[in-house]
Amino acid sequence: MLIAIDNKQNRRFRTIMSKGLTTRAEDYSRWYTDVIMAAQLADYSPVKGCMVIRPNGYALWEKMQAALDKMFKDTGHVNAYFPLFIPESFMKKEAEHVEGFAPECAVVTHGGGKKLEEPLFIRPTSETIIWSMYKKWIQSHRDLPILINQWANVVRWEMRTRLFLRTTEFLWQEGHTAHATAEEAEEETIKMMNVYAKFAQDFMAIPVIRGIKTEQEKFAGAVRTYCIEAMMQDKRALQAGTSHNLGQNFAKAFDVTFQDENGDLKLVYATSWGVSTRLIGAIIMTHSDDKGLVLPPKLAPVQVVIIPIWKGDDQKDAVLQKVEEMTIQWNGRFAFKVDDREGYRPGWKYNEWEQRGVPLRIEIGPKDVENNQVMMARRDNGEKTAVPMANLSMTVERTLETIQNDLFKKALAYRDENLIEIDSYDEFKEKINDPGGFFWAHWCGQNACEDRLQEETKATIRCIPIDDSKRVEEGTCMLCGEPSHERVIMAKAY
RNA sequence: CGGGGCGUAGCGCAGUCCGGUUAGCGCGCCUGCCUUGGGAGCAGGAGGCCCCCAGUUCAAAUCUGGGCGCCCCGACCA
Repeated sequence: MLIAIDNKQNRRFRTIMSKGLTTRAEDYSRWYTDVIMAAQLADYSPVKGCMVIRPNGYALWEKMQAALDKMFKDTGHVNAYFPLFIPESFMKKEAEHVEGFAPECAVVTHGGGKKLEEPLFIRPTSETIIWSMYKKWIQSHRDLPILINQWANVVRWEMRTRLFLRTTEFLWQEGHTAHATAEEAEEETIKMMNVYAKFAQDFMAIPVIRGIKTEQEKFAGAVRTYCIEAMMQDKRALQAGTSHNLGQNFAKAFDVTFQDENGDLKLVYATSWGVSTRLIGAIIMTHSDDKGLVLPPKLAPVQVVIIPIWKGDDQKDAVLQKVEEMTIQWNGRFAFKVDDREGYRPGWKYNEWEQRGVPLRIEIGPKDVENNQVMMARRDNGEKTAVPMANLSMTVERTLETIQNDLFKKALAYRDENLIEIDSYDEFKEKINDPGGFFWAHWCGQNACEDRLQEETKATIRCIPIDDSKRVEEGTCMLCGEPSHERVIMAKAY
């Protein structure tokens, strides 16, 4: 007992308060929280299950938003904003949707000191209110397609929450589109899944598997749900984005029809798609290490931090002068910060910026000024090299690109190492816990086997892959032995 | 909702079993000096409804009863 307490005490003592964080090996989930706290990305709020996104975290989100928003605009979408409150009756119009969301909704019953005639749901997602409006806006095929996105907060009353990964309130974007044909809606659904995959790989440097959700895992109210799945460092899966083909379900529920070229009245086809601040959790768990956060350069709010080093005022002036000259052409090229705070020693600053995930650090002291060079340290692999002052901007730019690419390669290699084919259920039951990972396995397509899988192993079918991870081949269901025509991805998920 | 852990300074904790000085320790914070190439040092200082309520007692952080909250692990979920 005493020993246990001592250990705990020592560990905490040794961690945030003094030097390093809890390591991944020690306690992965505590490490995750420590990284967030040390990088000051977020903090717990007074309200259970909610979090405050601090400036460092919000700056990251803004970078993500900017990149995604551009991708949405480039694919023809426009932004709009729909209200937070949804009439209860709306929520109840689509049967599966109600069933899926009712248990996790927050409901406002009072306003202005009086009981409301009709309770207002706080949106867990906006399909219903949006389709109530689309009904007003759509009459003719000429009104289609509608390609609207909104950046918003939503509330889902989760039983168990974790910073960024699952909080009661979270920020996201939700695209809601309306189309004349099923083909067009399907095309849109896949297109947006691909946008997400591209964003994940090119910006977040996270490799993802694109796939289709099983009937049980799909969105409540969708005909078909596409997703991107990423592997975290603990080898668990994280659903990083979803894109739903809603078919005519919401058009039916809200009676949204249009007249086609022939004057026939037809139901509209719908899609919806979203990614959330959960992606910040994905970035943390994919790239960060025991020293703290590691950010991909393309999304890092501060890409380069410059640490001037000096002894005495003369040196200080000379070094800062050099820094000034050096960075004068950097404005608008990359995001940098000069940390010339007094009273903190260089080593202290190195650690602080490492915890915050800044991709590149440049140290410049009297010796460097003399030699017309700087020291450059990469956050991702710790490499520290002397770099000539000449063409420094170019070197920095290239190094940032290299880091971005290396992060992706490293994550991809890790993912692939831990993505294995498996045929024996007994073997699976062992390996899902140790070493863990993503497993390609045959599945017959029946709910019963899927349920059994989850009950017995806590793993779920993450998706039926449709990209390079697709494995079409004849086989037998790992669980029941019935015929299967392709493999699915099974893993434990967040 | 079940299981576990915990509420004492900004953070991490000791003290609680066995009631009794002015409630401590580390880190952080403030002031000054000195320093600055991987989390320096010295000196001084500020900071506490000991989660809340009730009870027992001459006396409660400590005992009793009740409540609240948080974290972790499970069942549900992006």
